[in-house]
Amino acid sequence: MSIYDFVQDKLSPQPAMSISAVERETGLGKDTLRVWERRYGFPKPERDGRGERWYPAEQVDRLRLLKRLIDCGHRPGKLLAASEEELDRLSDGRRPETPAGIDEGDDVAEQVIRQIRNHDLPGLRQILRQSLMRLGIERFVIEVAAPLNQAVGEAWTNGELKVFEEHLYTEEMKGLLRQAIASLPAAVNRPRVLLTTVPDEPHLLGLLMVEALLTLDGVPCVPLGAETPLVDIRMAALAHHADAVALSFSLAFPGRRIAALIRCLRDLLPPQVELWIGGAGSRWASKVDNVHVLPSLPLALLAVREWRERHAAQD
Amino acid sequence: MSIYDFVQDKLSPQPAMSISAVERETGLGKDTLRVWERRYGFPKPERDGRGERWYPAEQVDRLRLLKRLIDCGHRPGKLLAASEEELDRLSDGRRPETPAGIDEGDDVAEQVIRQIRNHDLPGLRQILRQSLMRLGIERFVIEVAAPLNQAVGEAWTNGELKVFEEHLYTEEMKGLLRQAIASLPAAVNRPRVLLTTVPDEPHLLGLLMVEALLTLDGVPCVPLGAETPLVDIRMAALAHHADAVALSFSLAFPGRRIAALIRCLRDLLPPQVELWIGGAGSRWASKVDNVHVLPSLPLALLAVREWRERHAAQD
DNA sequence: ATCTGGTAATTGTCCAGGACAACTTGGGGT
DNA sequence: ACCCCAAGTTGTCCTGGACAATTACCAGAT
Repeated sequence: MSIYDFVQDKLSPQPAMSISAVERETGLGKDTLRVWERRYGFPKPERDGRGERWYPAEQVDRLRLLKRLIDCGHRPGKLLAASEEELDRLSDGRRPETPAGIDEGDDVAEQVIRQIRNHDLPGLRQILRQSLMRLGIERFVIEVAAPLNQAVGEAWTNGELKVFEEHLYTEEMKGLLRQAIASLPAAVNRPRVLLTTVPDEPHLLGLLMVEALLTLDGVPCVPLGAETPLVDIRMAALAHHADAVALSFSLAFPGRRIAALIRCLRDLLPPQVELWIGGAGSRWASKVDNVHVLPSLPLALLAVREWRERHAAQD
Repeated sequence: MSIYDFVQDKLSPQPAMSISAVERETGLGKDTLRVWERRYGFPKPERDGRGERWYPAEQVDRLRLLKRLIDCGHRPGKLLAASEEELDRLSDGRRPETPAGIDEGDDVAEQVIRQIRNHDLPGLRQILRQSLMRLGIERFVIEVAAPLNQAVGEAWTNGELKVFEEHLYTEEMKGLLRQAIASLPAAVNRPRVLLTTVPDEPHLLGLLMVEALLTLDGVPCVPLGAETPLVDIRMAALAHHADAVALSFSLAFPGRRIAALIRCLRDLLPPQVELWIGGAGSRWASKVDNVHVLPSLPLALLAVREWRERHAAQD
């Protein structure tokens, strides 16, 4: 790895990155990058004196786009053939373009995105806090946080928000949700729910929203943070006598892996421990048996209610 | 990747992992694992029917240990020869061994680790909260959180704590610190400090501790969360008119990369923006010019004071 | 003794190109 | 409609060679 691996090579007119940097930047493995080059002729990086690949920034941008489309379900073979049609498919959900005057924004999401763009952290903080106070936790989570999340995610993939802007929003929202959760009384009624994500899934926001709703409903939550190895999820569920394990999959998580992962975890957990899957990636989970798929937040509350009815009847 | 990649092979008596899993688990790259096998004869994984490597759990444990020692400055070539002397070197900072009766534990750290081991989340929560209330934020962060962090980290690398137990602690401490930060009034006096970590460094706890101390000192903080790309750190620093950028490196981050990364970021940032480096990995940063290395938490406060004196004199 | 410069060993990452299992697609046949 | 099998796709693994960057070592000069 060169000293300047993390940044564009300043001497060449076009910025370029090493294969490691591209892997980190796009999430595509080194092997995948090489095999794409061999098979499809793209990407076609420059080579330096010793034959090592240097990817121009424009190819890296395209790789990022391809990765996103693949994560959305498109096949690599198709995507790596076309050139301009891709931009078409991309632009599907994208072109609203906020035509100059965005001042009808009584919508909180719109206000928030404007504050993010203005880099006004105190303003952002104030709007979110106000909204939380006015609506209460449940309505805030369902009516504001969830759609806002989606809007920010879309704006990010469309390039309308920079990475650091998205980071700032995420951090702020996480803080706010944690604060809201901490303000609630300790819950004691079953079911006891363990919340986490699988390895390679660092996105925690969705899980925090669920935790807020569950805690509000008197459900004791055991938050394990992100990226817990499956065997540890099993051990944690046993150690904490969990009645259910809730996982969240973001849109960015490679959909193809989800079903296998869940099946695997389902086998690891005792049968009486339920498995709840939420988040944008949950649609890939519907093929698995004995798993509760909860694509939207209110369904988590429903799952709790069902569990309680079932177990009230039994005892 | 096999379906059961994420979990031990249930048929073999000893649990085992694929090379991807070992990479994720130990932080050693696939190439490194293969070249060690070729050169030093360790690790020596089993092979399945199609010649793919399956690493027994004990070898993975040893790899984890080796990784930690290498990160501490030992050379791979030496480590991969000895067998029992390693345990000696390891045991240096380890052997207290809590001899059966641990009931003198008026030390919070000891109590906390006991609660983690007992999987008593309410108890853990209560102890931490009580301690925070009694000591106040500043003393809590410096006298409890920091040493506790180190103790938990060591217990984890020594195998005394499971991954999920460490996750639970980390999550709880993050929540508590965020709550403490949120309880403080909004700060407005410069310097304005931007806090984040570089890509591949997901550990946020140290940064949260700094944020708590800084906010307490009236420093407005811009928390970007973890793993912000270097170019985005630059953009964020410009957009938010930051006076300093604070980075944190955990012990787990590959030390060799640190100096190059920091030099690179130093070049990207405007000269008047200071660069503060903290955390266990900060000792690798001391070679770089124009960078403030802050190996312990109180030094962050000192850096603020110095900045203010310098700029009070100027204006 | 301490510094200095240059040679030698160490070490992580890269490359090529072959192989293959898991998955998807796309027809027939019932 | 449904199911099932063949053909195509696709990511990941393998081997073994190469090399630049870093570190250790040692002799000679100060």
